[in-house]
Amino acid sequence: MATFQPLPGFRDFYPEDFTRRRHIFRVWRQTANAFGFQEYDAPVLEQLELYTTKSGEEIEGQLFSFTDKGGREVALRPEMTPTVCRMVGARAGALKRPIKWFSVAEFYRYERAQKGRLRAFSQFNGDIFGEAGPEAEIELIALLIQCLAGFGLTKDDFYVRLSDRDLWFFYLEALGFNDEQSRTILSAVDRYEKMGDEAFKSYAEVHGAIDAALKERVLGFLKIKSLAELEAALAPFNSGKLTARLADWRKVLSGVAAMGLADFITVDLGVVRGLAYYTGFVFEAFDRKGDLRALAGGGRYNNLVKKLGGPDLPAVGFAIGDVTTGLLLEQRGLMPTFVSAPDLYAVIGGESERKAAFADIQALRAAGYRVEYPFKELAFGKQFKAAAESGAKLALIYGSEELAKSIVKIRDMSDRTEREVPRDQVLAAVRDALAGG
RNA sequence: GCGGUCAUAGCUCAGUUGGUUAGAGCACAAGAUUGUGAAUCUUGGGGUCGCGGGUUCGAGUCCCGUUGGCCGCCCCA
Repeated sequence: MATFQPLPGFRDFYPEDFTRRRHIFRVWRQTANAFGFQEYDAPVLEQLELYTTKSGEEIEGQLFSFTDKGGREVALRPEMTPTVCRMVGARAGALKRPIKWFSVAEFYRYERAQKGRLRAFSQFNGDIFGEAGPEAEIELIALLIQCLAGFGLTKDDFYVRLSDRDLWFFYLEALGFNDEQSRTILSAVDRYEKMGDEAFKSYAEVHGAIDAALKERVLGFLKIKSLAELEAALAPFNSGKLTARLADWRKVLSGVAAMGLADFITVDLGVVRGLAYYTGFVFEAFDRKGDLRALAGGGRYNNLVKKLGGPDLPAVGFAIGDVTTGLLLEQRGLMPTFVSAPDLYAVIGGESERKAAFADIQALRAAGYRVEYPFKELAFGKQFKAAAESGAKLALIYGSEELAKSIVKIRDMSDRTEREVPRDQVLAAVRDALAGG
């Protein structure tokens, strides 16, 4: 029994695990590339203050943070948003707008692990900077959907819930709540799905019992599930802010619909997300069955770049996690089984034949072919068995009989046919044989 | 941070009311088989039964602690 294990919440990636992770990353990268996003990366370790500035001092309890040997307070990154804001902020003046960036990176959070949540996990992060209008949301929501649909997931497997923190604040303001009251109500809205009426308890404690009629209007609002309902709910108000937000909602929903993605998105004002820093649309992706944690989440954060020391730059972004995505793909049978097979397997007679084989093996590998051969001298029968098990398309036979004739025998492993080619034409013959198959 | 539950080979698991040297299948390796393939047979390596303590003549089995996994709560950037 091994004495040493990975730390809690951390994973080893044995080759078969690694191929699954690589598949996820590959789909994400291909999708982001198709959407015209540029990939970046950044240090795993950042100043602790980058995170406390964004999220408050309390966040430190959930970070892998420590003092380095130079006395700096540092933390392993728990998310990408502060980092990308720092990077974009530093060069905002020189970057062509809109700034469309993505990353695939590992993050670390000091939290108790549970289903779909580990202490080390990977995320796809996609962000758009420099676009204040809902065009950025359309682009990102489409990217999010395709980042999941790219695995073969359909509208029956997952969906995106769209909400809006600004709309909530404007609505609550129109109902007569002040800013502080609105914040308390929003945190209740955030929990309402889980807790029901209990969620409003803390509001009563701080601001006194909520007016029953107003509470009904809040509950009615959070249950809104369509644009039509939203329009109806806002009709009685004569507020320029609400009218403008409604126009943005129409733009986002019609844009997504025009891309043929309407079935993937639902209006759901019950989604607020805990974050104080979101400033407009927020969205989350969930599996339809609802037995997994959120697949992805994001929204608009127009104040953050400035808050972290950069220019005033509007921004929208989201992240997809690898853990929940992987669980969903396994659940739906969409995680392919990966076979890793060489192109060629060299069957080698003895030590003297090995020298000749090595020369060709190296030349073939330099040409890009994946070639394997047995390390130790083995009976031919064993070598053919090994060649078959490896999945190689061709076997190259370097026996004494072949080398005496200055030829190599090439055996097609699928139809068991063999042909002889002169030693100096092996590369061309291999190229020819593999091109056809 | 809190609660529940589990822990025997790389994997899936068996192991009787506590009883001698802890087993199987799969996987891995060798041989039967030194010029041609997924079969079969034989054999082998691999375990301080998560770790530590206690009870007992005797603990994989019972008790306590601890570490880790899983599930849930809090939180969820």
